[in-house]
Amino acid sequence: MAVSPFFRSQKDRAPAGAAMSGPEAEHRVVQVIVEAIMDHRVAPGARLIERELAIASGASRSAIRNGLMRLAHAGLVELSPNKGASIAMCSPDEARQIFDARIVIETAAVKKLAGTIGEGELERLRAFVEDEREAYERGRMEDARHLSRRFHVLLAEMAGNDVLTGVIRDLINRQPLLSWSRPETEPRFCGNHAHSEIVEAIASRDGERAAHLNMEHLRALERELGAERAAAMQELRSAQAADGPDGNARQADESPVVD
Amino acid sequence: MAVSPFFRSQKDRAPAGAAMSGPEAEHRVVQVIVEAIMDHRVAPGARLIERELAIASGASRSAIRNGLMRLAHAGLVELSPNKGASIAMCSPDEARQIFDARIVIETAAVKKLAGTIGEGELERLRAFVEDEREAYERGRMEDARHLSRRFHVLLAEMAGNDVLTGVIRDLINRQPLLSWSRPETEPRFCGNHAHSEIVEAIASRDGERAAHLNMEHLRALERELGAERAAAMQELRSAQAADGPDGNARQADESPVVD
DNA sequence: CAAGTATAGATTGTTGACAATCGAAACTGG
DNA sequence: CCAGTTTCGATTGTCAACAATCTATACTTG
Repeated sequence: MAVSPFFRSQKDRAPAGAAMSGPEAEHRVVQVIVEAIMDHRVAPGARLIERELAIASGASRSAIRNGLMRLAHAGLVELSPNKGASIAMCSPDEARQIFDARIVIETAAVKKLAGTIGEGELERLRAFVEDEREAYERGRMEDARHLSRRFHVLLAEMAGNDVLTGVIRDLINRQPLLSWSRPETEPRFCGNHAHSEIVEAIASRDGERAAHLNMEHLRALERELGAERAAAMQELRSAQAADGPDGNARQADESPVVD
Repeated sequence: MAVSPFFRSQKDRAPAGAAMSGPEAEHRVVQVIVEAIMDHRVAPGARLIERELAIASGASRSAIRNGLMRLAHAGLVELSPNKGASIAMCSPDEARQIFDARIVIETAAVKKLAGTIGEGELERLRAFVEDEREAYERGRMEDARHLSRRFHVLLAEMAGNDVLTGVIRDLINRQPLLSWSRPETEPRFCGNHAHSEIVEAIASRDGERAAHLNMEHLRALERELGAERAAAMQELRSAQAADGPDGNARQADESPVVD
């Protein structure tokens, strides 16, 4: 392995003078792995070897271990005893459950929001959607995807229930695990227009409509990711047939990034 | 501290001879602490000292540490850096959020259940409620409280969404933290009649009614716990003047299993 | 040649000791 | 007598080495 998919530049590593210990290191490791998953630099199923991560990040193995445990709690990595950690893989059934759960919780959030939101927060929502649109139109796809996901978290936050907000945040963070193809061809981010419609439905105090729009929006996203997933598996299958009997020659060689 | 509130009998400790290492130890530690919270043997805010737990349980400090991290993620203990772990304390606002979250999720579960439940599962629900009633009438209050909480988890399980079931389970496990008075006077467990009514509403495919009944049931429980909490704080305040050491001579013969 | 098996390398899990940090009691000076 | 400071015990956080376990390769044998 020439370079880790997590820590690519020296800048990412700890500053040469500070050894970076403590919860700071752990938090940074978690952050870096989450970002790598978000940007599809690592594929689900990829093994996460503690010592490699420790060397690459400059942190101790203990910090890595704690970080991996935290990520496992969030559902982003799977820990099997004596076998190590790997990026979590979501079965189609799990994917369905995740979207169903999001619909249940976000529906409640949006309905409540339609009844209680103030003018200031409404303006903040509109500004957010505008930022999304701008990022999209300027071709900053990474930012657009990030903001697009963040939008749903923002809705939950505004609804004022920290418990449910935490659940929503975790579920949204797992989204990159649902389709594990790289979004090169076309950016898979929530349609900006849908977000705008939802905000306007909230603005007109029509909770039912806002909830319905959000649900359809999520269902559409689920279908898209399902199609992507199917395409990726199809591609993988044909690649396996062409490669010969050795199916996982891909992992041994370089980074487990699908490119 | 003469004896730990967690590990009181030698039977609770590791079997003499087997050093009990690995994830087994961690899981057992988690189990034991959860049960102690459930039975109100420890009060919210109580400090959890790693070395004490390690000695009392016979597990290593690392296992204790991992267990505490897991409990912290479940919201049962609070971890503050360099200051250690303590049983979590729920503010009144958090309590409200927990119940609101339960209402949101359980409402969805119950509605779905009313539409899809089969005859076999219905029978299982009825048998469960019957077990509850029996435990209550025979004065097995520990079992009754346990079954009473378990009922709501069962509803979530039957709805078929593991993500939401996990959330519900965590939220219900936090219930003993909401009112931290000892349930000596009268068992605070969900009214059995309410559960029966909910099951019958589900049986008649009336999801709206079942959801409404469950919501009112939860609201009533929230009010009860709130009142208990207020009483406990009042009692605590007056007990501060006169020294009142709690006699923890309470014996729990057999603790219910906690998932 | 195939199938099962021994072996070696790599990786995780655990332990105990050490360093960093915190809280509180004792101490000092005004 | 009180405020501030210092010191000390206790507790958490970190680390590196060791033991247990797994995976994959090479090997033996029918």
